[in-house]
Amino acid sequence: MWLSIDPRSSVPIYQQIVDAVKERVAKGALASGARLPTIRELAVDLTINPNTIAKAYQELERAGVIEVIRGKGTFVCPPKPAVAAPPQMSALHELMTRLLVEAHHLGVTPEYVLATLQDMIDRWPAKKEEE
Amino acid sequence: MWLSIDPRSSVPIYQQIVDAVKERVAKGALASGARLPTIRELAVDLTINPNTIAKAYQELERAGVIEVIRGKGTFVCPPKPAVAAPPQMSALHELMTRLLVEAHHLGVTPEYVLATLQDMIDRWPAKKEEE
Amino acid sequence: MWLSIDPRSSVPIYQQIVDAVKERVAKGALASGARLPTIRELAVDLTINPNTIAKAYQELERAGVIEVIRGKGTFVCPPKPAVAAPPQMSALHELMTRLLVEAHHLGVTPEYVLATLQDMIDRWPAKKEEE
Amino acid sequence: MWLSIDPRSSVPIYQQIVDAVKERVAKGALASGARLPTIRELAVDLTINPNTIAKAYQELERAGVIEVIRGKGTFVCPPKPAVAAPPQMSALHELMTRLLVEAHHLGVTPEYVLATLQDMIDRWPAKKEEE
DNA sequence: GTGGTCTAGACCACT
DNA sequence: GTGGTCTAGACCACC
Repeated sequence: MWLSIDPRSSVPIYQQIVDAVKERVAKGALASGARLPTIRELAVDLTINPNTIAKAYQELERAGVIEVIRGKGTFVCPPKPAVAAPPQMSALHELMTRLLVEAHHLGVTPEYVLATLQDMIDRWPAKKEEE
Repeated sequence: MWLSIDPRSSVPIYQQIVDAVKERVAKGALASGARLPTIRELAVDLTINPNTIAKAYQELERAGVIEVIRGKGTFVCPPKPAVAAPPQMSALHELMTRLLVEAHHLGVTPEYVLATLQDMIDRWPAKKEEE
Repeated sequence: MWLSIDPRSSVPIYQQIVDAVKERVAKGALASGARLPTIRELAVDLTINPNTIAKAYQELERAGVIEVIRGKGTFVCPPKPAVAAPPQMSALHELMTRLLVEAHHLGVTPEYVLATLQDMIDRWPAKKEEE
Repeated sequence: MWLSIDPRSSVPIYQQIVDAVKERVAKGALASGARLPTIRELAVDLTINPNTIAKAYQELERAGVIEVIRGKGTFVCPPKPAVAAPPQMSALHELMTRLLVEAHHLGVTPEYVLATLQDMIDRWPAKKEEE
């Protein structure tokens, strides 16, 4: 099985696929140039309607994560050297704020969050020397 | 005006209210025991349907952030005791993963994320000695 | 009838809708803040599947031409003062090249193209004093 | 290499070939009577399926840009006599409208479009006295 | 009532 | 065989 989907989740299935692919790419499990499964293949694997997969793939293409080559399939894009634009940086900033707010309401100290994040980075699967 | 809402955002209005209240509480702008505005008051302030406010308050009560005392109003709950063990940590873990994944696709290094988060914690409005 | 669609055209129906709305906005026929017909309304008007209309509307929202306010409908966005970024400018440049190339193969001189374009601008419906 | 093709582009490969040939002809890089490469030659050059090249050549022949002489090869047609009347002008008209509409949504003034187009004409590679 | 999501199944363009 | 488009009809979240 290629990735796991929870059809009962409130987050849309196509969004779950987008997030999962983004995560695998970020972690290096899907290297640049790697071929993704066909829409129909994945639809059969996940027992999900092909249209839903197609929507996820289009979203990923729009995000610049994958690219479609007609008649050949879809592939992971090479990483962009582009520096983040201001509007996108604010999205990151917002995620960080949410992280600290949620931590507070779960009774977790900021220090613990910081330490856990550091640990997560250290264990990040992507080998640094290849980036 | 008590808090600002963007009706054009894709995130539901009731969710925006939930997030905003949680953030104010986490930052200490809403201290424990503080009284929140009435549903009707807030509905008038934000020119929003009272049902939407009610839904947000219910969500906040379920999250243990506020409590409703019949006939008196709604108040901010006392803070939970700090926890270092991972009871509900999976939600936090997921947020952290998303943070790093998004950063990767924006061309931002983990080190930068870590430094920015540290900075954000240092500037956090809530006084540390009180937690 | 709100706009006309040619189901036999090779250009996708949803794209025809996108182009038509963009054109009406550019010409001032759809002023900033104006309300667009409901997806269902337009679907009935054009005897087209609602999903197709929805796709067109989403595309327009992504392009920053319209915005959706939940439960209320879709509206024309205020014009953005943003200056064009380089990648988008090259798209314009490409359109101009195509214009001159097509003109050449139709036996039309560049001078005639220029004059016709000037004339088209003079007759442009949007009143200039309002921009 | 004769012309460059981007297999990742959303515009079909055969269409890219058509556009590229038309552009080279319009700019004078391919003079009237010039011989185009064989389908097989071009297919090898571009590492593209010969069927795709054939489709492009058919399209170009239908457009009156090139002509196939059996056993000899394919050649660029002589230019059409200049026309000032609007026989097939509707296509041009449509392109111009799209140009102005896109410019509007990119925040570019019609005056800028006009000036840029004028400049593009001045720099056009084909020698004017020969047309 | 609004748009957003998903399914099922069909047809087409491109390679 | 690949993805892209469209239809028909259903359910849900939000306001």
